[in-house]
Amino acid sequence: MLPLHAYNVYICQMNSLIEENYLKALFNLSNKSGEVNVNELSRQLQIKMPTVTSMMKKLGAKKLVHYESYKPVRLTEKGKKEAAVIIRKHRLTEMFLVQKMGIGWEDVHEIAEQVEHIQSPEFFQKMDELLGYPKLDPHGSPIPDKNGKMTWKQYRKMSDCKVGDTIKLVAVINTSAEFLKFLNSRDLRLGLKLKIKFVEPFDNTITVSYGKRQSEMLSQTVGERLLVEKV
Amino acid sequence: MLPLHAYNVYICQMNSLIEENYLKALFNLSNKSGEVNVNELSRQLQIKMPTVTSMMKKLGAKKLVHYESYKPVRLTEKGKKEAAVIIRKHRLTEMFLVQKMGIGWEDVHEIAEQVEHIQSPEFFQKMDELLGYPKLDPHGSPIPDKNGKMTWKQYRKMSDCKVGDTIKLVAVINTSAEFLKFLNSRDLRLGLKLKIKFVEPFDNTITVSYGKRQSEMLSQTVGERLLVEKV
DNA sequence: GTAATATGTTAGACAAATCTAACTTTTTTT
DNA sequence: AAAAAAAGTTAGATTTGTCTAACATATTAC
Repeated sequence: MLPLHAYNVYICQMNSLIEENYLKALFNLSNKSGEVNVNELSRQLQIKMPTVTSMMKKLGAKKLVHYESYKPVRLTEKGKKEAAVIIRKHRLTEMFLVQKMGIGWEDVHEIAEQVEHIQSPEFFQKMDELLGYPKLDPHGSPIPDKNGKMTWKQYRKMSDCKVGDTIKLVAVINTSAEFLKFLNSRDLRLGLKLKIKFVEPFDNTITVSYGKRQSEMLSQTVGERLLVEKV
Repeated sequence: MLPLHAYNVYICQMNSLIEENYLKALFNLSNKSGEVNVNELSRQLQIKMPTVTSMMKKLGAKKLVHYESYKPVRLTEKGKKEAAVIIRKHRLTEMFLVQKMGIGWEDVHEIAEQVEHIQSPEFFQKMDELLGYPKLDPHGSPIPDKNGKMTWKQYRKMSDCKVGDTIKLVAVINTSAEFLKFLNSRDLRLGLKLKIKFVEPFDNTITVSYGKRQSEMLSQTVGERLLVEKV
């Protein structure tokens, strides 16, 4: 067998891979003031706290986070930018997988989780082009621009709506395959218009109507994970 | 900022990543009898020999290679299959990048080198489907099927052709960006028909005609990297 | 057939990312 | 305000993949 492709330099981007996962988690966990507790981060990444502490020191030394003992961590501007680039790659990928490859929105997260670490500006540039420069990913989350800027509409949770409201489904919180499959099973997708028919006072179960479904019941758990805007 | 995508399990396929690079290199370097020297492997991967030796022991323990001290290494059937799957993913990706994303054949190798490690049968299944189950990658190398089987035509090097031969360019050996850019600059692409006009006996420079070019000179180095079939 | 060279292995060190156990600081409860 | 709980850190061990230096075996050259 001829050794085609003998020119095969081994590129290892493992340094980034791990660092990138920390940065992304920090970005996603940041509250309004940008703070993240080591404990939360540890839970999110499923990495024990001492390991996280030591990594925070390392990221601190690289000026990617502000770190002081016993205080919550904050991404620096540099760190925020790097994190946003990764999230941009993740969300562009999700959009590409759904729109251009026909993969279901319940399956794209896991794939994007891997693709987001690919180092190739050209690759993501092409995705962006082919998609027509989308602003939102398939779950309604905003795609940061190349500088890491991201405009965020403050949507309302369906569980905060009142009887009689007519609303449009614009985003989902929690992109677990199970939850998205549940939404599929009820024909619930982004852009759908619904009307709140009834809210059970006891457990906040919401009864809604939409499309051909005149009376569908959604638990509070579901209602809290659906973001909507008034029509 | 709302923590959308809070469900974000960190998947680390680093074990595979490194192992996969060894397997791929072993596959690509295998000669007719399937043997690879530790030294070659070391050169290919740019990893020092002792490291390679110890990895061969590890792969041996996992029944991915046959390893005996001071002897060349051979992939086991299991190892060959795993390697072929990675090469399949690599080549499918290259084809996808060229055909569906409009990326130049000189740029796809580096991206595919990263994408090939993605763990998602669905992702590669979709690529295959969208491409119409291609048998060859953009450089003319065969894409192994899902079981790792790969049919290989034994092509001839352009440098072995004689004056008067009419040939078709079917594959390139060496997929370095520099070489492919050189081919681009001469309008040399797969499928192109050429005629051998003259071979300089002194240095084996080949003069060919094709398309609008009546007399293009190609060095032996180039001729050895172009695989052709007689028309 | 021995010497020289190339190839391959062993031993031991090192860096990175992880862990557990023990300790410290901060926050919450009462 | 003291005790209890939660959060965070330190110290030290472990694993993995890498390295260098030194040694062993094969191959090639003469």
